Amino acid sequence: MTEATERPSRQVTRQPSMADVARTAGVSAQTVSRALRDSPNVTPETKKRVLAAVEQLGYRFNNAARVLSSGRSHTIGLVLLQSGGYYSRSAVTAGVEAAAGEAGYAVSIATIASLDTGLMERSLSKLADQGVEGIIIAVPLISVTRKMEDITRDIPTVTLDGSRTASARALGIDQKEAGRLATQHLLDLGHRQVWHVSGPDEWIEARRRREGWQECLAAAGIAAPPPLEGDWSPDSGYLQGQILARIPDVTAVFAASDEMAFGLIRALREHGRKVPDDVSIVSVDDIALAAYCCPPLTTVRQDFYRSSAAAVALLLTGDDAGAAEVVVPASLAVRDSTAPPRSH
Amino acid sequence: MTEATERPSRQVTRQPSMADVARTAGVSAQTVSRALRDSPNVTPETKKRVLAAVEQLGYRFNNAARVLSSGRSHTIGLVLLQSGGYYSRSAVTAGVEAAAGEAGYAVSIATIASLDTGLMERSLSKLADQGVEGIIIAVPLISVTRKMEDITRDIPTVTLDGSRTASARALGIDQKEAGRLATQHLLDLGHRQVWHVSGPDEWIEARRRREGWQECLAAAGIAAPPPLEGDWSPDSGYLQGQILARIPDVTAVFAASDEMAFGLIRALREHGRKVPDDVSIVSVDDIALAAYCCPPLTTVRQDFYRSSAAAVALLLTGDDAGAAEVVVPASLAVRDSTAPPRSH
DNA sequence: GTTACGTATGTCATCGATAACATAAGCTCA
DNA sequence: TGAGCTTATGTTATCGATGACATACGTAAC
Repeated sequence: MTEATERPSRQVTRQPSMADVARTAGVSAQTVSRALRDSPNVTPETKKRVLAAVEQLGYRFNNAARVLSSGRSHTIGLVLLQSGGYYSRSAVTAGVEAAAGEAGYAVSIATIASLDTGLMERSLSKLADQGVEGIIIAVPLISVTRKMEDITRDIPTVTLDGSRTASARALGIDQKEAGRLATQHLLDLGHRQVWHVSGPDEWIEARRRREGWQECLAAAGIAAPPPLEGDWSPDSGYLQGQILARIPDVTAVFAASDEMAFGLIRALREHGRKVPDDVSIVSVDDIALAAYCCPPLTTVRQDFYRSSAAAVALLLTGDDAGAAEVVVPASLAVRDSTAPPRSH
Repeated sequence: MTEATERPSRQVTRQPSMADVARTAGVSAQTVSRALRDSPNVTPETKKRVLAAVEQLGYRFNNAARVLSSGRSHTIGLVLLQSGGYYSRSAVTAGVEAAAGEAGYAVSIATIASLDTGLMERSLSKLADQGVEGIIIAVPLISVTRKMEDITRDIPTVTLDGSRTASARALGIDQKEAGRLATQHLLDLGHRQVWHVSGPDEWIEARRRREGWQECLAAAGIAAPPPLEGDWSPDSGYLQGQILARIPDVTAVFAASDEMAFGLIRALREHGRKVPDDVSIVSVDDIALAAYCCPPLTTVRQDFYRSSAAAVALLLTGDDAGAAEVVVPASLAVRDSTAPPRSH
């Protein structure tokens, strides 16, 4: 009968609060607070009593109250695009969450359905309303509005492979290098021309990879053919492949994603063009299935997990206040979808 | 010079609060609160003044304060497993987030690195500490601890294709039916025996699919061969394929995931067994690349997005208090990896 | 013409933890 | 031994929005 029975009719059994713990442990609420946050000036004895009381009452601290009084939410926001490579989205989410969790931060996600500035504004508002202490924008590209800048003015922001606002720092995998690596590999094999199936033009990754391809060709004194545009999906790769298959002197293609390469290869084969005998293919991503394509794909590997973790670090440490542009390198995995051109 | 200059040295420029808005609009804070929440009893005129003041000051409401005073966080938690099919994880995240957003809820995610009850307890604690109003557990299977039940006692929980605690409701795609569909398709083609490469035994999806396979064979009066166990990855499919390829009378295999089917097919081909001429393959998932496998995969389609959205609905409406087990059906997509057995 | 009620708005206490300040005890050293 | 410091703990005000209750005004009804 340690319970006070003088409460007439509290309809809902309230969660125990710090005051309840304090009463049970016979100390003040402040001492409980200190004990639970490992403040230096608490007797081990007192701390033990507090912890026992916590255990006994099943106390959980109230996050809202903590946030309100301390002004810190210990939460960061993550903005993602719903469409487009689910592989990278998944890896980014995992990477951000792991790195944030490591640092004691929770992650609140906001997915936007399409590359629309209005949606983006609303997502940022939502996150800002939640009191996030930082935002990671993993959205490929979007024109930045004044309203967006208003919202993110007071909140540190890091952009992961996308556009950047005045206040945001950017970080990403070196996509131009990825395009260069892929193209150079094909040139090194002896190909005289490299075609390109790109991602959607509004994706900055797509643009950068295209630039890398163009620059690499230019450096070799080759005039780049017009790029064909896909939407990252295998279906779009198949579509563009049906065009490329009809152009006789195509011997090498750089596809901007593994998935498009899968479609591309099928289209080529259906038109009697063998990979890599007749046409060599290099793509980007190195998804798990890349090694199980027919033939296994030569592809540029991207470490999304690592770059996302780096984004969190950049956001939280915030050392590099000067709008730094950090870059994570990409590397080439050579398999069987590339070969020297047939001698003619 | 509308700014009051009488503040001597406020080091940090504080975010405007409701009181500030009230002062600017010439009303009370409570009226501001009502105006912003579309309470019925506010004059359009007053509301306009309030909104103007909000705009002018760039006011954003403080979520922590709102949560603290109203006791509602409007946030739900999502627990995911970091390893295993990134496709489903991505689809689940998107589905949950979309459905939750629709209902005005934010989503806080917690990823656990492995199927470990300790990690699970910590994740649930983290979410509970954040004050989530509901939790969706999208983790395949884990033995439920007393501590976990303690944590989730006061929080509604829905399990998505995983284990369930006493208090949790479960919902998922009908995995047993998926296994049955796949197996029956092979039997219908005339195969006399169907082998199975399953997912990891600790995944409930894997178990259910295996059960569907077993029951279907049993119904046809066939003794099921021992199942081979993979880990969902194409690599593991390749490994098990090397075993199956050495067994001469294997003519039909049910693989528990598309990715494993990719590996399996490669292994079979490397041993001179053609798909579907010598061996038919059916798998589960219908990922975007399934149609671009060589040959295109016959597979059981799963709508993760839909089932996750349903989970949110179940969690939020909470109609079905009686520990319901809701099930979303699966369907078969027939392509070219299956054929009648070679007549001998 | 007073009673009764509905509508618009204001006042005050409250949610739970914490920062800032206050106090009490114990210890050191001149 | 008492000034001065350190350490452990208590007290009080505060964060910002909201629920409950209070008030003021208008209008309809008897």
